[in-house]
Amino acid sequence: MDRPDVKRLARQLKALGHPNRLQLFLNLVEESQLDLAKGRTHDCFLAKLLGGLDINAPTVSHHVKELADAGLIDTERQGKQLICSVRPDALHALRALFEPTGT
Amino acid sequence: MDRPDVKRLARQLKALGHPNRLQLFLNLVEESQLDLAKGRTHDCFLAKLLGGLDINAPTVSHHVKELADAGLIDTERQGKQLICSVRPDALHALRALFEPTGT
DNA sequence: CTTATAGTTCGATGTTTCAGAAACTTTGGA
DNA sequence: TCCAAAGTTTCTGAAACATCGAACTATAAG
Repeated sequence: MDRPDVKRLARQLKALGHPNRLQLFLNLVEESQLDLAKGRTHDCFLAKLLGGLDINAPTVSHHVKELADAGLIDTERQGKQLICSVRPDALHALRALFEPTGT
Repeated sequence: MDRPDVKRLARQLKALGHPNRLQLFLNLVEESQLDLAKGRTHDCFLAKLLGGLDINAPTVSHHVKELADAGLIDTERQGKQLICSVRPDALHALRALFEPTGT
């Protein structure tokens, strides 16, 4: 039943399967929720997401691209900054994967 | 807020971040649910889990150990066979991770 | 005791990934 | 025009992975 998406899902899980990327993603999710709660759009530029992560620019850039390529986040350039946002569909897919009603 | 578990969770996500392992795990989850629905205990020996996966013994063995090391499944030898079962706590943790109430 | 089954362990090999240094690209001012 | 800010690209080396063949272990059945 799952056959076709397994590859896509595995890709997304792999993207999250690295401490720094997972933290980056969780920071973003949290920001999104804060902003959604306030009724604003949920965007966030890179530097804000680092939250204590001890990695430097090139590595961050690499990780962000990884998340984007896996379809977990969207990015959009705005002036000098890169604005990131979580893809709701990806979040849904991940939730569904672990739900009891998974199949 | 998530700091401490991030590493453990990343490890689990990484373990699932490989198509074959993910499929293996999903097969197991499915079996578990079938068995739970029938009110029986949910165990399953390896060969039954392969379901179309085209990998041979040593690789399977490796993947299973990976899942076990990540704390996603339990294994137990029963005669000639290796019995696998999903760890409910791991499943919960993964669900919680993607829930809106994640933090 | 012999054989078959079900996995495991041990290399070997090729691939992928992570991280940082250095140099580059945009963009927004001074 | 010149500079700083925020990322990006390219390269490189170390570490981690995935897969397989061959040899091994343990158990069950004859």
